[in-house]
Amino acid sequence: MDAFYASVELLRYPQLKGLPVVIGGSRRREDEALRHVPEGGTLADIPVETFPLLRDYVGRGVITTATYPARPFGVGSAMGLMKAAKLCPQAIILPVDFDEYRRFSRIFKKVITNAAPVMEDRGVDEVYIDFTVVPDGQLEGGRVLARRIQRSILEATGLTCSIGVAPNKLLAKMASEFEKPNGVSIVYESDLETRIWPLPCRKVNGIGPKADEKLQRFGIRTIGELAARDRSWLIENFGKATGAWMHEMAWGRDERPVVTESEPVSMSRETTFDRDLHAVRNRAELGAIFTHLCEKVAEDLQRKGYVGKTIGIKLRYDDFKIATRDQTIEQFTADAKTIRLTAGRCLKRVPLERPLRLLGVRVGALVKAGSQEARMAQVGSTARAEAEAAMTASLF
DNA sequence: TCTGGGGTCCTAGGACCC
DNA sequence: TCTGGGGTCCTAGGACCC
Repeated sequence: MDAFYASVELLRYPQLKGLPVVIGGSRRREDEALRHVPEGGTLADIPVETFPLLRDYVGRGVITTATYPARPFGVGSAMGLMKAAKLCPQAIILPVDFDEYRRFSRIFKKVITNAAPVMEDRGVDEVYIDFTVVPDGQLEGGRVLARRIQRSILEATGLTCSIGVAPNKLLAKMASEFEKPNGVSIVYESDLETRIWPLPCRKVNGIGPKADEKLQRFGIRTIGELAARDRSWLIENFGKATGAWMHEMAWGRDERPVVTESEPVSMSRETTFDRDLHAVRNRAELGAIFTHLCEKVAEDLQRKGYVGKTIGIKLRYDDFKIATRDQTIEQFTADAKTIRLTAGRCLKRVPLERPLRLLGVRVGALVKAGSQEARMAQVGSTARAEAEAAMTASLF
């Protein structure tokens, strides 16, 4: 989806179309005070002048999305809001509203599965579609179906998206960025040399800042330069798995299937404080936040029907270093009290001298609530061993 | 001017078991 | 007294993605 969060906001506030707008930070009381709907009007009637500006922003947070008119100023995803305010003070800033983005996410994904059922969810604004066997999927290299999907999404949501069509996920992902926004780009295997090799390695899904830096140290800047290296050289310098993957990727090869179903592995809640907090000096405040995070994770687990048995915490210190601790317990749980107790024990094992800027709680090793695994663990470990033995015996 | 929140996967060492 | 190979699970950290 194109500038997804910002585009959803523009559906509510069409008066902001064409203006630099950034989405980021959390909901602030000032926002509510500034923007009130005129008598007998709608959100669309709120005067542009009453929207909060980036120049007035104080506090922590990053940009999640910037509209296209904001981007020439150099602001974009993951940039700190205070820095963005220097680059584009006149931009309008809106707080994130995940519930609304998730609502539109469900709608556009439904439109897609109606047209092409083999869809892999890649987060709130992105999917892979396998339309190998969809009727008309091969017409004009896929362009006909891609345009049809774009039209259906636009009709259902008012939002635009960009689609990359290619023989595999690796190339499709790169192709999807070629014609943003509202574009369709088709990449054939024969386009490798001309359209993929000139791209910087960083464009590959899976090459992040660290890997890119290491590649650059070897003088490798483009995918083509990567493809020119021997497979054995890559394995020597990047390890067996990564080296082999790099070689395959540079030659445009990717056999990963489009995965339509998956189970969650973990669920977590974390929060960055308005100001750094100290474990001793701000004990009460931290304790309340900690308990609240545990309750939210428990709620999430219960709402979605999962239980887990690895409970963990995450801290981010004022120097931005991260520490995690976790503990695996005997029984699967989705209970706030149990999570709080176990997370509390984790907290006792981590250094608490430095001020903290973030606290998080995580529950992992998830299984479906009421599943065989969850039930077996619930009868206790000795009984579980017996139950397992009984199950093994029953196989024969 | 400091840098969100929610995830996945990988690695590596150690405990423990056969 | 010194010495095997597996294998699984747990834990901590880190890279990366949306």
